[in-house]
Amino acid sequence: MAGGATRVPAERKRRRPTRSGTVLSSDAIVDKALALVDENGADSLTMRKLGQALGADPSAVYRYFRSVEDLHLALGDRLIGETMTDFTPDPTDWRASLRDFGVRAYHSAQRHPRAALLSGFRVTRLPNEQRAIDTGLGLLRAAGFGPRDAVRHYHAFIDTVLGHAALDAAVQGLRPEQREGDEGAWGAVYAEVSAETYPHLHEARPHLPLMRDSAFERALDLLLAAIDASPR
Amino acid sequence: MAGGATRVPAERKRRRPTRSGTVLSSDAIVDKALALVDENGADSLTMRKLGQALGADPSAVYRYFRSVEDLHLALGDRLIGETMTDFTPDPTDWRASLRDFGVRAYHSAQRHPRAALLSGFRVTRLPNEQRAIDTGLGLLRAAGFGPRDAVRHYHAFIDTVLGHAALDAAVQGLRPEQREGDEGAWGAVYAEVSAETYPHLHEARPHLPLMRDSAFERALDLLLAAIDASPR
DNA sequence: GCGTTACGTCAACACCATTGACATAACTCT
DNA sequence: AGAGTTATGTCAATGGTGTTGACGTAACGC
Repeated sequence: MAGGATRVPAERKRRRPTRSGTVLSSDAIVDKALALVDENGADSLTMRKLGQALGADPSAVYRYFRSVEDLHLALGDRLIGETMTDFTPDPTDWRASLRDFGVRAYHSAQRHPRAALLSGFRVTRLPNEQRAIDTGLGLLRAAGFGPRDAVRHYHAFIDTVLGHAALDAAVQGLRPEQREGDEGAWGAVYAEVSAETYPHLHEARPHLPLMRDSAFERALDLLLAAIDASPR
Repeated sequence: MAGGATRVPAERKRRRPTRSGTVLSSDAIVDKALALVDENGADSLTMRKLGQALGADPSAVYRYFRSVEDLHLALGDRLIGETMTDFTPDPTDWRASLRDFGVRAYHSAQRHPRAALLSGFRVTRLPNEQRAIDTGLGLLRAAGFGPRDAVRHYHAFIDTVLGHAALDAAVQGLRPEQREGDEGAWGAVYAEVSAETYPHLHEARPHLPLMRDSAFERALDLLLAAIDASPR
C-alpha cells in the first residue's frame, strides 16, 4: 500500500545523534525537506540532498519514511496542518468560516507552491487531513445539511479549492526560466498570433495578461453561494 | 526558455530510418510516448524506454525534443488536440458549446490520466492550445461579452475544467497499489475514525465513498450559469 | 555523382532511489 | 550496575535516470 500514511513505526524511541551531531525525527526531516523545496524547487528534493542538508546519510531517512513518495505525502500533510493553525471555525457563520478555510488552504499552497504540487492531489490519510475534513464537515452540518449532503458539498468545495490552488501553484512554482516562458507567453508569443488563423485570440491580445491573475476567489464565492442556495 | 514549445527545428527534412527500420518523427514519438504512459504509468516514460519502444537509440529523441520536459508539453498539446477533434462550436448556443468543450477536455484527461498529469498545468504555447483558446474566446464573444470579459471568463472556465480534470486524473492515474490505498481510504481507514476526536468524520462514514465520484459536472454547470448571469 | 550535413548511434557522465549488511549507541530488564 | 536486545545511523552496491559530445553515414541539393 504505497499510498499510505505510515511512517515506518508510529513512534521513535531511541534518539541516536547522527555523525554530524543532529538528531533526526520525522518532523525535522519534513522541516528540512520543505525548506529545500521552497528554496530550490521540487527537483532539489532528493534523498541524497536531503541527507546532506540534514547532516546524515541519505538512507537514514528511510528509517522514518518508507519511500520518497511517503515523504511527499508527509509534506502535503504539513501544508494542511499549516492551513489549520490558528483557524477556529465559527459554526454560527458557516459560510464565512468555510470561505476562510478555503482561502487559507489556497494561501498555504501559494506559500509553498512547489511542495503543493508534490502532493496536492493525493489523499494523504495523515492526521492533519483528517482534522481538515472533520472541520469542513462540521461547518456544513452547522449549515443545516445532513451528513450525506455535507459530504457531497465538502467534496465539491475541496476539489474547487485544491484545483485552483494547484493550477496557480504550478505557475508560481516554475523555475525562473520556465516561468518567464509561461508567463511571457501571454504577453510576447501570443501577442504575435495572426489575425486570420486565430481571430479571437488576436483580438484579445491586449487582455491576455489577465490570464496571469487567479480566478480562485471568484470561483470560490460562486460555489459557496450555490451551496448556500441548496435545499437542506 | 525551457518552458518552450519548440521542437528543435520546425521541420525535419532527411528521413533516415533507424537501425531497426522505423522512421522517426515528432508525431511518431508522441504517439509512442502516449502509449507508454497509458499502459504503464508516467514512470515508464523514460528516454531509454521510449527509445527501446521506438526501436531507436534514446538520444535520437533529442533530435526532436530538447528535453523530456519538452516532450511532456508535446503530450499535453496532443491531449488538447484530441479534445478539439470533431468539436465544432455552435455560436448560436454558446453555453451548450462551452459546456461540451469543457466536458471533452475533461474526458481527454480521463482517457489519459497519467499523461494529463505530466502537463496539465502548463501553458504549452503549442498549436492546439492556441486553437483551443481561440475557440473558447470565440464562443464567449458570441455570447455577447467584450474581449476583456471574454478573457476573464475563459480564464475562470478553463481553470475550473483543468483543475477538476487534474484532480480526478490524479486518482485515476495512480498505480494500482496506490489507488487501492487512496480509494480504500474512504471506505476502510476512515471508517475506523474515532467518534470523540473527529465526530463529524465519524458520523459521515457511510457517505464517504461519495468522495470517489467526481464533482466536475456540477461545478461546471455552476460556473456556466454564473457566466451567463454576468453583465455584458 | 559530389559535398554537406542532418540525424541515428555510441559511450560516458553525473545523478537518482532503494536495499542489505554492519556496527554501535540506547534502551529494557534483572 | 551490567547484560542483552534492537533501533537506528552508516556504508557500499545495484540498477536505474536525463543529457551530452564525438562520430559516421545515409540522404538530400546541386
